[in-house]
Amino acid sequence: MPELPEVETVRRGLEPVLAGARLSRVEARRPDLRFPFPEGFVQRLTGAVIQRLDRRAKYILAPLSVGETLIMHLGMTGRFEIERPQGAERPGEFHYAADPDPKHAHVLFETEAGARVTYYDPRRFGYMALVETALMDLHPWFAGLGPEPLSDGFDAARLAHAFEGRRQGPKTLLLDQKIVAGLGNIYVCEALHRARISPFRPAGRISRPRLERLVAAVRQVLEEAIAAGGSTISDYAAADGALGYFQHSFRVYDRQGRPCPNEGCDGVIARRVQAGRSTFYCPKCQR
DNA sequence: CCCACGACCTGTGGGC
DNA sequence: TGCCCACAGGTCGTGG
Repeated sequence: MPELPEVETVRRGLEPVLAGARLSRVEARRPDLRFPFPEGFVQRLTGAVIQRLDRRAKYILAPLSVGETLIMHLGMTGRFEIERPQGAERPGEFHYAADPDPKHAHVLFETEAGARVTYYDPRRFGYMALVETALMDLHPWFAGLGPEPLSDGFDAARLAHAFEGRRQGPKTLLLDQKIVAGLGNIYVCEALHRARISPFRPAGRISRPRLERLVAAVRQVLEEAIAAGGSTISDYAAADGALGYFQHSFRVYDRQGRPCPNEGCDGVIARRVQAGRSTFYCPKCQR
């Protein structure tokens, strides 16, 4: 589900509930997600105050008052849900609705203010970790991560350098988080189509003006998607339950057999497996 | 170093 | 209705 726009939407949804909140109770209902939870995960979180919520690439980061940062990755199917307690309570005693999906509710965070945030993840490709905040940049998940595509650090010069001499297509390389951080299958397909660049052209042989176009297209599609609250395919939703609607603006993703929407193009969208993943593109106008 | 591919895990949708 | 296969938003490790 989640690429940069979805993760950013989730972050924004969680922010009002978690930023500045003290965790009064934490529950991990199984020993692992994709990886085992760190040693003492629940104890280390309980009582800590989340200072802010940040995002880097597809990670949501919660720096804590205790000098550690809670790192969360949603994998393919990770999702957060926020609940407010129901009915009247006595101080310190909250009642919530029953889990809508007990089978996949893996982690629960309760705040002192009485909100409950539940992490769901049917496929368990997501993961969480606690890392010393001062050492975050050295952590293998973050060291070597490419620039944020919406930052100034992402530009044609940088892309040209990363693409230099590479025979793989830009499709594959843009999915590499070391080259640019936060793109996934959907937005790479969409950006290449907007830039009218073939996903298969050897990346090292893409001209500089085309790379400029590509950078602009990546920024544009991500900004539009964030503004739309991300894309909802099957079950993605923001933490407040809102559905994204960028999927209605897809020009190529999951649209094989439909006409190319590019101005003046009468091509038909195709699907081809590239490096094990579906690539959607217009064979006519993407060169 | 570069690249392709399978693995991880569960659910869903389409075809028959 | 039911079964089986293909495929799914992401990484990571292996092997050529």
